Amino acid sequence: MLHEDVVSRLRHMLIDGDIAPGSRVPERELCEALRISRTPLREALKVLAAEGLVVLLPNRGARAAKLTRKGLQDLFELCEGLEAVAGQLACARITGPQLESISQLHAEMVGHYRAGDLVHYFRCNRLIHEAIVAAADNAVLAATYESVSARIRRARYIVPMTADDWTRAVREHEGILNALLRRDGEGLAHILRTHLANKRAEVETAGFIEAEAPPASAALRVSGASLRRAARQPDTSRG
Amino acid sequence: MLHEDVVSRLRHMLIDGDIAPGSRVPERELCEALRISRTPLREALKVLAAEGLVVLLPNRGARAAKLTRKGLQDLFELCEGLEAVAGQLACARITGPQLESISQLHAEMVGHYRAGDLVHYFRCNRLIHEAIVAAADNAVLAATYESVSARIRRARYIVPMTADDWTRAVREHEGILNALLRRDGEGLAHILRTHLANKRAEVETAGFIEAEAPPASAALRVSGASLRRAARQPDTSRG
DNA sequence: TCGGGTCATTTTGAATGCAAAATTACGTGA
DNA sequence: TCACGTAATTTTGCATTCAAAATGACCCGA
Repeated sequence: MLHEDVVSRLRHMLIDGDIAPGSRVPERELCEALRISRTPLREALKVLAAEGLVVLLPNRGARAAKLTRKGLQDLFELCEGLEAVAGQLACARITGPQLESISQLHAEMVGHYRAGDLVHYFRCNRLIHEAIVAAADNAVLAATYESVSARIRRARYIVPMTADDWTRAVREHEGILNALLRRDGEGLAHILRTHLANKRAEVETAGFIEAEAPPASAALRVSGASLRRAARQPDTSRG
Repeated sequence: MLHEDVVSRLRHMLIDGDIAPGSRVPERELCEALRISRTPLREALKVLAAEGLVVLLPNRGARAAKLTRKGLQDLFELCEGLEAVAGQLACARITGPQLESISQLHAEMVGHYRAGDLVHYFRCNRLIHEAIVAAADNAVLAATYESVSARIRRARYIVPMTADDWTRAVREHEGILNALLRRDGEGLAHILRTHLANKRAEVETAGFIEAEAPPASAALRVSGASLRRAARQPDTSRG
């Protein structure tokens, strides 16, 4: 188990909610589940704390970060900015194959929309946004986007949409694809911004907020069995 | 020596160039200089690697990250986007006292410009940009900006300017202050973007690039004495 | 002198051990 | 029964230790 794997594994356990937001990160359990000692685990926790996924309380261990309404808003605002920048750069730099690939993803996504397949729709949706960021050809931007978007992923890609929301989102994606094809950086930046701002409004409306996890609540305490289950899951979310 | 202090101390040694870009990070020396064992130092290095300030080579230790031309460009592009977002949000959220404080900083900065005091000019300049980000009232944005701007700080605030560059920069700052006073988010975002893009052009022109540090070069290897000197320096760059 | 190979030394990555702090459990008195 | 103080237990943070890998020193033959 390489160091980077430990960070990645834990990151996804946190993003996927295998470790409940606000709950303690059980060092001992995780060491056993991941078959590593405390040293590499603690190094990973420090890294994840820097990413904002966990909070470290001095002498009182780590807790899975809990998104407040304000925190979620902050992340969405930043993400809007990042996607806008990415869109602008992507229009200037996107290659033929990349454009081709995004067009295909778009068509596929529309298919899932028509079929009412929300899960696969969201997957294509996410891949399109990530492909635009990749097309911007900016490593720091991509890394920052990855980190920020991961933290709002559950809100963004899980909160239920009304039929109208969904229709509007697909229409916006038509605009995104068109702007890319026209290499209209300003236009794309604007659409991406609006697109995500709309999603943010949906999330706000739905009142998405992390569940509370009182310090000693047995109900929300992470079970060893569930951690071992989560630890077995490979890193599936990328690509 | 608290964990966060170790990270902060190392971060500034890297940003200030006390550890030459591309050179090995001497674990042993630093442990002695900071009076800590390898465990907390290695935790700090992992965090700094996540921030992009050092690169970790498996089984071959850590090296201070070296900015390539492309890497620097990427950082500037991202920073432009971050400042633009910050400016837009700041216009909507800035408080009276914050605006007052920025006005004062601006006046002070113009004074330093008139006096030809580049060092204090740069300091005010940086504080203004940081104040705008702070006024955006977005914690993740602020943290991201802090990280990104730190990495381009030396390029941004040290590269020599021509007299014309300087004059133009001051004029742009007049525009920044005016946009803030008018609460013109779009306008401010645009000026901030242009302002930083101009700086990027200056840096490109000056050909700022990190010095090479060949693996076994004694000339560029960090000396124990200089590390101990750097380690004594407190964290002075913030505020 | 130079190239290649072997062995000693150093450095890295991770596990273990230990002291300090925090948490929990328990007992006492009201 | 409940509040409070004390002791046992657990958890945390760091130092130390140990095996594996990499680095460098040395030697030999051409």
